[in-house]
Amino acid sequence: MRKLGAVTDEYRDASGKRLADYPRPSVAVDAAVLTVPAGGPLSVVQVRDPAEGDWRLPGTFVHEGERLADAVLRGLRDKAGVSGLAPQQLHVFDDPSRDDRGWVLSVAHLDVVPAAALVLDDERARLVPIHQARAMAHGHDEILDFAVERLRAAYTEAPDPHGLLAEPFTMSELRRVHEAVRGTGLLPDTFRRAMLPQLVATEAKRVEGPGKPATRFRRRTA
Amino acid sequence: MRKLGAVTDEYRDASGKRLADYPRPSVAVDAAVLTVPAGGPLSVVQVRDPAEGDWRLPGTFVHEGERLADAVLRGLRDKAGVSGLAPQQLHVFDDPSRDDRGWVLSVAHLDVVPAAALVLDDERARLVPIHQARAMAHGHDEILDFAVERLRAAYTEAPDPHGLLAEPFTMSELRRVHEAVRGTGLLPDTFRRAMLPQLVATEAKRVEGPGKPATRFRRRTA
DNA sequence: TCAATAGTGTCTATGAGACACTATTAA
DNA sequence: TTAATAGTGTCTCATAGACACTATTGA
Repeated sequence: MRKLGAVTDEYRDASGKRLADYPRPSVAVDAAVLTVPAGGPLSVVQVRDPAEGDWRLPGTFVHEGERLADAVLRGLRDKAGVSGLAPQQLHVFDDPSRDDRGWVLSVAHLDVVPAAALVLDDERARLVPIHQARAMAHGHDEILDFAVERLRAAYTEAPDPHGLLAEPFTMSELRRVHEAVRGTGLLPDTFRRAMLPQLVATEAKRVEGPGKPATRFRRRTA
Repeated sequence: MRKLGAVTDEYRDASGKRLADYPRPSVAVDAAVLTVPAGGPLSVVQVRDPAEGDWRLPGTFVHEGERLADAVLRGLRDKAGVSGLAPQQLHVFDDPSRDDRGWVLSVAHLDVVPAAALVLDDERARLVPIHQARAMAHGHDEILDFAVERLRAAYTEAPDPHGLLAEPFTMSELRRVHEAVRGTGLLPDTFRRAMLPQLVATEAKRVEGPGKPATRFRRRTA
């Protein structure tokens, strides 16, 4: 049984060269880990670069035979103390002069993590609102732009598709998360009507301070 | 001046290893080149694999310091005699056991080429309707699915965003291209009303056989 | 009672879909 | 005139947006 991910010696191409004879790029993964803290704005995880001292997105080089998503999760764990969830690919940045360490392809990822599940190592990592996370090195601003755009697209149709909120939740809680992701306000009645068909009401009500008790909902699993 | 794309010897990471000391994957690019022949269905370029003899999507390995899109264009030229245009990235396929030649990342691309500009080497390449291009090896069916989905999304809003049709064109010609991309029919009046604001009429009319002369349009450059 | 939050009724403007109609040409 | 294609008028239905209203609680 061949070791997965190993480069075999048997294969030769039309010109008789082995796969291993060709130059190969280093492949990095960089991740924008996004979350919405309770009542807060859309925020991203940054790590401090040990050499430069500035803040940027966490990333790492892919190990032999490793899946890209696994490399992302390993990088988050090692560099930020964060347990990531389900990284999704955004784009490959392939400018040969992008990284002054050499020929590096960087595969940008988005990972969305509920604030409740987001524990990070304060020594090396921090959580900042996306608007305060600009001017990062290595084109990381662009990765963040990709990630925010992708996330906003996902949150225009479905109720909390990435599970930022623990179920069951009230309509107001849901709306506030969507407002944080979008960065703008939403009309309560229009939002409610758009989301209701995709939710199921539970028996539980939230009773907290004054005001009519709010129905708690779960996402409809269709 | 450092050679672009070269791996420098100076950089060392936290454990003192050089970038070049880490194992690196081979990186391939595979492309779904889509077009709509005059009056025909949405079609894709396939090449015959020299070793296996079966038909698949054209692809190649990335050369040192080369942009991914340039690698795609080179691969199309060398393997199919096709002059590609503007490859756009779709997805990175990273299953370590995906390619039995070793550890290979494959970056899937979409390139849309007008049928009029598509010349291919009949010895090695062919153009087939997308529904007859299935059961390809190396997961190329999945790449084709990604490409078709991306193309269809682009053609739901804008008139011929990839320029499959030479300007100026009549509304019927435009609609037939959109129908070919979508794979289903479109109501002429609804389609016309959706596209008109994004087009500018020219003075030229098409007079060809019976029927009212058709206005020729150009895409509005806004 | 009041303040606060949840939830509904309903009007309006917009636009997709559908169908019937008019317009202009070649043969 | 007829066949063929281009293009328009207009009705209907669904829906987003907006605003006002009712509902249910704690203090």
